[in-house]
Amino acid sequence: MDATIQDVADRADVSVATVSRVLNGSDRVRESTKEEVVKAARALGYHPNETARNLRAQETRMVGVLLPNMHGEFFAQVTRGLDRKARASGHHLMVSNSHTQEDEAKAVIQSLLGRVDGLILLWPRLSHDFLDDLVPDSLPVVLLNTDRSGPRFETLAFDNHDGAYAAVEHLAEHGHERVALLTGGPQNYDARERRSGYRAAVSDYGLDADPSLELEGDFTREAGRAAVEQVRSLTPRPTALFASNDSMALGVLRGLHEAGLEAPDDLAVVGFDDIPMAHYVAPSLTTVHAPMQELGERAMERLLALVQDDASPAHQTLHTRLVRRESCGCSPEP
Amino acid sequence: MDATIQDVADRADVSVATVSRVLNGSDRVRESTKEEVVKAARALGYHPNETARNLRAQETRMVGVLLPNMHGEFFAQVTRGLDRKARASGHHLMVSNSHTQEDEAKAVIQSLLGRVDGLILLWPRLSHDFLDDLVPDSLPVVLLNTDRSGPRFETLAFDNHDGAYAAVEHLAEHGHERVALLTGGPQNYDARERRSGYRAAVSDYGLDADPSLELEGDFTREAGRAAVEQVRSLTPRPTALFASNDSMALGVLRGLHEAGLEAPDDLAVVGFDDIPMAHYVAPSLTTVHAPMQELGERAMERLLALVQDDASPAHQTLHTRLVRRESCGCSPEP
DNA sequence: ACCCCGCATGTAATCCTTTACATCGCAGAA
DNA sequence: TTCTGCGATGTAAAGGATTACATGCGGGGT
Repeated sequence: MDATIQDVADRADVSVATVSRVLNGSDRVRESTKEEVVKAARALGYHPNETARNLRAQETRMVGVLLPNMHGEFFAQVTRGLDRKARASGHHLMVSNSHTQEDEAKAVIQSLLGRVDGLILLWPRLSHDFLDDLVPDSLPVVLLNTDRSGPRFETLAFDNHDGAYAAVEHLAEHGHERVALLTGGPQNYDARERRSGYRAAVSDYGLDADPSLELEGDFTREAGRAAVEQVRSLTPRPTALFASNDSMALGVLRGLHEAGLEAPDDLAVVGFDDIPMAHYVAPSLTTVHAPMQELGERAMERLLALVQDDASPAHQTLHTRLVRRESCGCSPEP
Repeated sequence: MDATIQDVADRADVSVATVSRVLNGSDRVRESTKEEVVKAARALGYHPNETARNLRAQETRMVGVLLPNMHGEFFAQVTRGLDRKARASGHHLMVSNSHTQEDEAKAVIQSLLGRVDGLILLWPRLSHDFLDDLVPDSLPVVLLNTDRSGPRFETLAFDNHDGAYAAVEHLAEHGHERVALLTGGPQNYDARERRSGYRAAVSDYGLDADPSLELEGDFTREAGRAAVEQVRSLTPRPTALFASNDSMALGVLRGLHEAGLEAPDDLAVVGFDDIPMAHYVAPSLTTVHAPMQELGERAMERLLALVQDDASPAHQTLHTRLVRRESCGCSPEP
């Protein structure tokens, strides 16, 4: 249906090779021929068939991206970073995000396998073995926010431990002694790291190390909201809470509101991620800033390096920093 | 590098045709041969080269998706809907979202052109002429939230007018007579439609039709926050505000908080979209629910219909409905 | 004993582009 | 005049999979 390079060649009365030359590298081709070809191509509305091109070139200039089901704003930020870098170097993103089950994800990866030049996976409870026999050696992979181990895959993660430490440290400096933790589930890598930061700070600052202060969450707003009830039932009641991500922290703020309470007076709250919304709630959320867009950008940079140069896989950490706003009891930064 | 079908054929001591038959339709092939082939494929870690397959099949099973730069949660919801439907029928999403300029978008579409079976564009200030000479006739296109006109492209939009009307109607029923509007800019399709719904309700309910009540916004949170100042300077001061989207409405709530005011007592607020966050702010946001995920699902359904059957382009509207929460003065629905 | 049919499998064309190599023609040198 | 060299262009081979058509073989019917 669509015009092929042959059609253009016929119309311009030249060979396909000449057309290709004109449209691509423009080797030495006579100026008049060149014009003739361009005119023909335009007249036919010719666009090269990228599939054929890819087949020939043995690369697709496409990158597969797998993100988990949740994380609305987080997801958007990371994708933005990925897209920017990808576009800057003429690559495309094949995104899939609505999977929860491992076998679903497996199917998606399978179907991506012959199509992409590389893979970026954000998948906090990923097991390496799982990937090992799924992905061929020749395909570069960057893993986000997951265990760093194994020399085969590049990894990139936030500095979860230090970020969480700083959050709890800050609450300690506000004078809180009973600081609750709302976790993100035992299987999630980010959640485990953040918990370890929490525990370190609790220990270093001599805070109350009561295990019942560690409440189990799952990174959803609803978990945050529900946690308020649990917090209120603890005795003595904690005066502060560190939520392992902002979604849950926002849920906590909501839960407090429903109970007729308010942060920071009834409960100081600190989150993690610094999603854009953290600015805009009332009270604004003190949180650990995780550079999400940068995560996306760096991931893409590294992947493309692996694809092109065959640089070898490395393991990087992105620094986080505490942003003081209202929910911890500070007056917000300018 | 990777094994090809020929390698598998050699190893299994059969022809490529047989390998292909085994791996796909599994025509009638002798059981023993079948096993032999499967064994060989597994041993070599063979995955068919999708590019070659696509070339042969004359379809890529990929859909291009262009979304604007903004709209964090909105974007995530729509993408989710798209992804679900796409996956269900074995298609993939090529997403691009970080463009603001028209020529940037043009470049992206160009580069998508030979790669995808269809295109979905969410691009509220899109001109049809622009697309007409960019996209070949043979490529199915679905346009989201934009002008419905022209027989060439399918369109799909929310029922903006009625939604906005219902929002203002509801504020009128609360007894408000001076209701401000925070627009989304003059060029944006959604924004214009919502404004027309606002105006219709203002007129039907005999509300104050003062043009200075229409404040210009741009769908960002920051615009919402900034609008609070303007609202306060109006005399007489409006008692309610309809924001053309939730992001701005949340910005307004934040702005009120900073001014030591609160919804709904100082200003009743209603938004549009019902992003997940609308539930979770305090006070929770009364808003017009726009089925974002359904938008994505329907768009993909329609596009695939166009790709496969060549059904002809239609124009659909998705219904919206008002969700009563706290920011308008209601007690929230269960 | 011969033919025909159908099953299992192989051969080769096709999808469209890029590009190494071949060819052609012309100008300048001997 | 004939040869050489080079610039412009053409020819054809990849690239990997699918599939229409061809082939070969064995069994059943007459």
